[in-house]
Amino acid sequence: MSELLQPSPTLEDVARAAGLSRSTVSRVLNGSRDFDPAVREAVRRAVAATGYVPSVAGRSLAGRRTGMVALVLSGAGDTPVYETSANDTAVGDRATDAYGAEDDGSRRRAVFSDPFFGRVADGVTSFLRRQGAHPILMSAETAEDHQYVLAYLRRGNADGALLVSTHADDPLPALIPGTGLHAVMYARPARPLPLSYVDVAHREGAALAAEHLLARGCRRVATICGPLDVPASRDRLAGFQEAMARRGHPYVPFVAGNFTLDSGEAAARRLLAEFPDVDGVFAANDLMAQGALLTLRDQGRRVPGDVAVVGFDDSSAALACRPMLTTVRQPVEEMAAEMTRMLLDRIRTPELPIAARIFDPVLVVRQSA
Amino acid sequence: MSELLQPSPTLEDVARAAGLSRSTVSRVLNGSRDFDPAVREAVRRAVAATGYVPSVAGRSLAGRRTGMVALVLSGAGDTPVYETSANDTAVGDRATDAYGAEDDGSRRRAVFSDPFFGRVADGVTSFLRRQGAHPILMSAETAEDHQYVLAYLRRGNADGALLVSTHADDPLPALIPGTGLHAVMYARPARPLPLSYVDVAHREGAALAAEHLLARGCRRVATICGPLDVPASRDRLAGFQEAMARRGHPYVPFVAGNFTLDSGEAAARRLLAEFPDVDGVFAANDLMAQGALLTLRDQGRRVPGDVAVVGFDDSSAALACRPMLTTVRQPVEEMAAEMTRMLLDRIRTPELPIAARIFDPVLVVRQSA
DNA sequence: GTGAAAGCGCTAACAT
DNA sequence: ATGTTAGCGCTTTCAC
Repeated sequence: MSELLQPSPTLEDVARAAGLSRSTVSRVLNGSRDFDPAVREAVRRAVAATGYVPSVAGRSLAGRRTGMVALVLSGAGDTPVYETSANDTAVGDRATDAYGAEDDGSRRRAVFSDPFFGRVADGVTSFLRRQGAHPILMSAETAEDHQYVLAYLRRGNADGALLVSTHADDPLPALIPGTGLHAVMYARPARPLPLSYVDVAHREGAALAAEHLLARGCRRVATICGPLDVPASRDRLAGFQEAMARRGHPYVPFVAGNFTLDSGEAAARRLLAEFPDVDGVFAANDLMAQGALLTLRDQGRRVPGDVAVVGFDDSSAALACRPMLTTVRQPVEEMAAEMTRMLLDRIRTPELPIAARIFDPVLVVRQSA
Repeated sequence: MSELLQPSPTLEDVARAAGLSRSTVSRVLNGSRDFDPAVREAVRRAVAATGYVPSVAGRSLAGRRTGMVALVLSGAGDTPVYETSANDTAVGDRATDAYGAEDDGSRRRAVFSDPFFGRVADGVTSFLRRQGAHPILMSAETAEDHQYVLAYLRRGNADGALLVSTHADDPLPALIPGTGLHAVMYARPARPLPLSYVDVAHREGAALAAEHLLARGCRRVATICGPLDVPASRDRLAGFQEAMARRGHPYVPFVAGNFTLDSGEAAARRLLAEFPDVDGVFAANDLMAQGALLTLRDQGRRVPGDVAVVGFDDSSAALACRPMLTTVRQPVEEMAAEMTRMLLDRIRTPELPIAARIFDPVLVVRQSA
């Protein structure tokens, strides 16, 4: 029934086919520039003829590169490390059993479900594949998970990590500096850290929203901001307030949500109760803007006629809104690709300095403002 | 500046610390049951003391297991294979350059962004990690990509593949049987194939929707179905029609969308134009249901008062609807976990037969029906 | 510029 | 039941 897979060709096979030695082929393949064009061509042919694909294992073991990058979704780490029982030896056992283990494994997640994560994965994957590299998906919720990720990297099972924190108080980033491990973060870490990252210019994005609202004639503008312990939230709020102040609106009412649709709805309700005459709202993300839209409709306000609404992110939610959401676009895929490039650069050239790449947001005008 | 990472301990180190041989430690770690408890304990200690983490590379090279599973998002494969130019030697080069390559890389993406994919990734990742295994993210859009994935697996860079097709005419699944490669699909393949898969009972799910609509008093019911070349769409339509027929409604108007919000809006418009008196709509997924809700609101129909609406999937869109969507829940995370389990089982025991696991959907009653 | 040879860390025969 | 040994496929000195 189950056919045996014929062993796939090795470097040795390619070498034989090309009439060269293993090492020569290896060198050519690894991009050592200066080589007899004839040799290069011979190798190229032999590779094509044999259908050679390098063994990640062999390569990892010999060189010190795996061509693998950990794509880590990292949480708060406040879940208690769970009990060590007779047949569960914590890191040791888990690290150890590829496939053998049984484990209660009753931990929770749902992290990847955020459509935002999908966009990051897109950007990362498509960039990596062009480099012949691949992302390993990992989620790190508990403190134990964080240690595991660290050990995994230290062991050289991946060349570096792309970190996406889901909480402001994620402790994982802080564990990286000093280890010699390579990592790049998506978004500036909550506390300053010697780590490279990519981010979007939140303040500028918020300013874009402010100017658009003002330009379309809004005069009583408020904002629904995100949780204030998240740098991005603070920056968007500050950027919005500053831009408004610059235009002669020193006081901007704000109420905080937590980036969910529900919280946006609730925030909008509070806003309308306190400031019934608002005519413009900037929400710190699309989901909250969508929530605000729902509240506005419930209360019989027309959008954008009575109240104009601007969101942030340009996520899929923006298109699911009616009216469709005018929003500040964060170029997630590009940012993810750049983050990946930065990581690979550092892997190739470890002496490269820590860096931050900040992307310009753009205003996407649709119907809501 | 950049600290050197101290080499992480190897099996040898653990063996020394435990006063045992490498192989004994290896065996204990790999779960060979019968062992002197004292030995087991010694190993446990030594692992903990040294902070040992196995090398994926070493293990892969020696055994024939990598502990890696490819999570493949596979598309239509109809994108033309792109040109081979001087510095781009197709599979050969790409397969070859871990990090060296330059590539125009103007290929397509957006596949991971579907929130549905995130749920799959969640289920897969959380199951795998309990087995000490990890998913490698891959997307395969072009025919070249499909070949690459195949070669990658054949090379043993991963132990098997979890296939998620994004198109009905995805040719990748058909390339697996006969290769001896291990793979499990999410959703039944469009054409019958000797491949294991998980799926949800579409007909039963649709029947749930039909019965709910009928039970709440709807008498002029219609459905917005998905593209008819997709098995899931056909099954949902058939299941809905059958259930309605069983209840004395042999004729059920239907109009097809393509699973997008826009298509749902448009479909609902056509439906209302042709059958102005509908009082119940079943949409084959939540996004189309959301679209239908928008159209209904535009046309001044109250939901669920004038028209009741039921969706399918219980995706995040269901909660973003107002009224919130009554829908048929597909247990995606569970299905993904089970798919993973099936794959690991086959990897461990290749003589296991092809199998299909069909999950029961459940009706989630919210406000729209 | 190219080949020969020595491992990288691990598992699986093969001893014992 | 446990130790010894031979590679797995590759990169990288080291010779030439």
